[in-house]
Amino acid sequence: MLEITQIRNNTDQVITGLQKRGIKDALNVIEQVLEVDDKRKEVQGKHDRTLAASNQLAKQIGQLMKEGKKDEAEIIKKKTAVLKAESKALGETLGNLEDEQKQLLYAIPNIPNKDVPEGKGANDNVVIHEYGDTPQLYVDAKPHWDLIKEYDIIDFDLGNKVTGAGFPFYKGKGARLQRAMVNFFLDEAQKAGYNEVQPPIMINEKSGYGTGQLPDKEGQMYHATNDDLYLIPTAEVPITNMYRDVILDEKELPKKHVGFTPCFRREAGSWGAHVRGLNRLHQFDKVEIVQVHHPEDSYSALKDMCEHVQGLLEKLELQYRVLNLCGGDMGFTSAQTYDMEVYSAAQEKWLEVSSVSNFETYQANRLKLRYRGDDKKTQLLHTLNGSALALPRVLAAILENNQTAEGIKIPEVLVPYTGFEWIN
RNA sequence: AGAGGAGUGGCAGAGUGGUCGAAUGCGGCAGUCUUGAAAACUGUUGUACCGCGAGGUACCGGGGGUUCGAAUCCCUCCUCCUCUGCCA
Repeated sequence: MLEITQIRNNTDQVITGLQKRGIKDALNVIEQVLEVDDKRKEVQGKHDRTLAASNQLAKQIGQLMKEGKKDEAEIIKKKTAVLKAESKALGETLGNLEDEQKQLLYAIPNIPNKDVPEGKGANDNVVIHEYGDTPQLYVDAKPHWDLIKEYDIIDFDLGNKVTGAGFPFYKGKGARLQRAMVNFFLDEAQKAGYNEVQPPIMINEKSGYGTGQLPDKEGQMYHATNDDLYLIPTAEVPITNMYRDVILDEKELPKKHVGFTPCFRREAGSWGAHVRGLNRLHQFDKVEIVQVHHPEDSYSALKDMCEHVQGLLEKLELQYRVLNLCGGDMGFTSAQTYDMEVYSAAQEKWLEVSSVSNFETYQANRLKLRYRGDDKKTQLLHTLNGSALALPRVLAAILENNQTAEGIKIPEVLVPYTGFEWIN
C-alpha cells in the first residue's frame, strides 16, 4: 500500500498517478484518506495525553503505597477511574480510525511510474521490443491441444477424472519435458546470480496481505479453511514474504532469489473459448525470480530481469515481444510492468509467458521491509519479481512452433535436460 | 495426536505486581591509548506513532482480561523443545 506520508507530501502526483490507472474519483479517495488521517492524529494525541495522565497517577499511587499513605492513594485511585473511561473510549475511536485508514489504503493501487504509458486496457500496451521471425508451419500444423493428444504427452481427461478441469496430467515425454524446462530455468537463474529457494506452497493470511493478494483477490486463491492457509498463486508470495518484518543492512543488498513451485489459481469467471488447452490452467508450474533492491537501483534491476527473461526465450528459439503495460492494464500493486509474449503460430496469437514488475515501496510498506542506511534511519526497500518462466504457454509455443511431419523438435538447449530430441 | 517444559532487545540471559523499554555479558558503532592493529578503558547501541520542540504513547510470541498500575497474574491462540504414539 501507499505510505500516508507519500500521499500527504505528494498529493497531486498521487492523484494524477491514480488517474493514469483510470480511477475517476481519485481526488475523493485521496481526500478521504487524508481526512481520516487527520482525525486519527488528533485522536491519538488526545489518547496519548490521557494515558500519560493515568500513568502519572499510577506512579503516584505506587509511591504513596510504599510510604504507607493508603488514604491519599485511595483519593487518587478515584481520579483514575475517569481517565480510564476516557482513554478506553479514545482507544476504541483510535482503533476504528486506524482500521478505516488501513482499509482505505488497501483499496488504493500503486502509482504508475512516469514511463508507464497512458491507456485503458490491453490494446494500449506499447510494444517496445520484438525478436525472431514467425515460424513457417507445415501444412498439417495443429494447435497444441491436438498435438498433446496425438503424442499422448498431456492428458486433460485424466486430470478431469482425478481432480477437475484445468488440472492436467503430463505423461511420458511431456512430463520429462516439463522437468527439463524447470531445471533449465533454474540453472539459468543460478548463473545469473539468483539464490535458489524452495518455498512452501501454502501461505498464511499475513503473507497474503504482505504481497497484496489479500484483501483484494481472495476469490482467486484456493483456501484450505480448516487451517486457514492458501495455496500460492505464484512463488512471489512466499519468496517475497521471506522479508516480511525485516530490516536489512544496506550492505546486504540486493537480494536475488529464484524458486520453482506449482501455482494454483481459481480463475473464477475467466473461462472461455480463447483459453483452451494450456493457455489457462488451475495448476501450473513456474520458475519465479524475486529481487529486493535499494530504491535507487530498482529500475536497473527491472531492466536486468527483463533481459534475463528475454535471454531464456532466445535460447529456446521462440519469437517474442515485450510490452510496456499501460496504466489501465497494470496489476494493482505494480509501479511498472513488462510482459513477455511468445508467438504461437498455430493459434496465430501472442501468449503471455512472463510478467516482470517493480513494486517500488508498495509491497515493502505492507511487508515492513526496510533497510538501514548510513544515517541509521530505516527506509522502505523496493521489491521486484518476474516469471522466468511460466511453463504451460512456453510448452504450448514449443509444441506448436516446432512441429514437423516427423514430430516435434525439442529446442537444442533443452536436449541435455530431456535426453531426447524428438517427440514422435 | 497425548503428557510435560519454554517463548524477553542482533545473540545469550536476568527480571514473578509499582520509578522496567527492561540488569548483565557478548556483538555492533564512536572515541582514548598505539607507528598500526590487538588488548584495555570511555561513551553509545530496538521499532513505530503523535508533537515545531521539550517531550509523550505503544510494543517483553499474537489476541483478550484482572488491576490505580502487568514482562510479571488469568483466559485463549500460535510457535519451539523433551518424552510417548503415528508416519513419508
